[in-house]
Amino acid sequence: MESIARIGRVAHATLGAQAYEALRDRLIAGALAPGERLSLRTLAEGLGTSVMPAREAVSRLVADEALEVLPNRAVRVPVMTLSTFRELTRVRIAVEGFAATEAARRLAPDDLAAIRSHDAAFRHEVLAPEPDLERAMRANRDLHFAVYRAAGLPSLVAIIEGLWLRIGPVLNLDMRSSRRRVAEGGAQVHHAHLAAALAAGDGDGARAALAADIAASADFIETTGRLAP
Amino acid sequence: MESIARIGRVAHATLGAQAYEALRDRLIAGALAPGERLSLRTLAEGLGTSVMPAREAVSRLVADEALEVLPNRAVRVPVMTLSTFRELTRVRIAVEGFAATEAARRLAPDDLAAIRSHDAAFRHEVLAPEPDLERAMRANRDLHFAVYRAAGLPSLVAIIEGLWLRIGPVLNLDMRSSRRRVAEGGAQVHHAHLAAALAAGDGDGARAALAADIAASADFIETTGRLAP
DNA sequence: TGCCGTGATCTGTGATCACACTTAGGCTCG
DNA sequence: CGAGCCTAAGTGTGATCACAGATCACGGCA
Repeated sequence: MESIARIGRVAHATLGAQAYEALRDRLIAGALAPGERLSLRTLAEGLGTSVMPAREAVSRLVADEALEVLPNRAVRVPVMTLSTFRELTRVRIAVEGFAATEAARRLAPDDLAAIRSHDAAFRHEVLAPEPDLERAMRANRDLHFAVYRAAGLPSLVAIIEGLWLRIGPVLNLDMRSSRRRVAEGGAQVHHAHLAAALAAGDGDGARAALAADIAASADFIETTGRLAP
Repeated sequence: MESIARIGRVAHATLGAQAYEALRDRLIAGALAPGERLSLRTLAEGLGTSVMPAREAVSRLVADEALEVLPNRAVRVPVMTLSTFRELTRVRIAVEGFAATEAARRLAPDDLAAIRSHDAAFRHEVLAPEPDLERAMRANRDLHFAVYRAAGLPSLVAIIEGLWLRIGPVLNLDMRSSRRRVAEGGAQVHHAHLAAALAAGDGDGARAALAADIAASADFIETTGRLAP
């Protein structure tokens, strides 16, 4: 939620914030499977602190709906239902599509350069004989958020980060299981269309390309993924 | 963030959750002025608990950007800058506008009845010789969220609640200071257009009416409000 | 009279302890 | 040999204590 301006991070944020970032990254990276249960004390032990920072981190993630607390008061990674996945996808297309439109209007040269760089990195990784999935996913994420940041609306970026936090587990988990189909997904094509539309200042084109990209990856997840009914 | 299904609230949520709800309501209602500082211990004393629940509530509100923690580690209600206010307004028009479009597609008879009921309540309150501002604002909020809920996208409603949480303080604070201009704002007209478009299934019309409503109230705040430069 | 230093107090943060509750395992009894 | 109870370990939640840092006001010195 607060990854903006992470540059100047001098050193000591509060332990709770560090725990939040750590858990958040593991969640987005798909290191925690949906349905997996978490324990405050185990978590704290892993962080080398008391339960307090872990408690705060979990609280915030629960507020973001990136974790859920069962009636038993047990904490776990939410299991994504097919219907809520589709709902999230529709919201993503709307919100991220708007961001793409705005980005096309405001795009600065630096933004375009960054976007093209991430695009190249993703294409290179995905077309390699031995694709590094993790690096590809990171390049994909960097590309998307470079676009969103270019819209110049920080609160919109925060909203989108919240959405990615929720789909992160299921998305990255499934990507990991299927190595080769990443290249067949055709994400490179959508990315190319997106970059071209942005460079041309074509807001509708950018939105369409991004929507197609999101829809394609959602389809991919729906077919290979094990989403709860 | 979790005001949906508040009906079944049997009794005992955790103290932290209760504290969060309480603080959140005070924030949305404008009971806390922007820039006002908060103290965990004072807050806890007001709640009749220890600092722990207050701490959790504040943590979550900070995560929602409804509160902010200064470099001094002091906690206060954020002072809204004019530029961030305009940014939030643009995001609101995009996100809430999308919700209105969806609502026009999916609208159920019950939804329309609820919307018309809140619309009538707002118009009645605002055209009265002695308008009750608080009741008018509540009717306005109920009307808006009845529309958003009709879109059938709970995660979108949660996002919008986060946005309202941030503009709540400045919005309700300014409304309180200017009693009579509420009627002149013409919100009733926008609401009427909105309800008509929704009833006709006109998505674009609903979006336009809602955008006009948001823009008008934003203009009102900008002129009478004391937003930081 | 004006200004600076200094101590008391209040801030959030983290650790530790206490408690109600759930859950899983082992033991006893049929 | 199997099933049921019952204890013990583990859960999140809340309270209390400890601590570093910031704030502010009062008092002494120039």
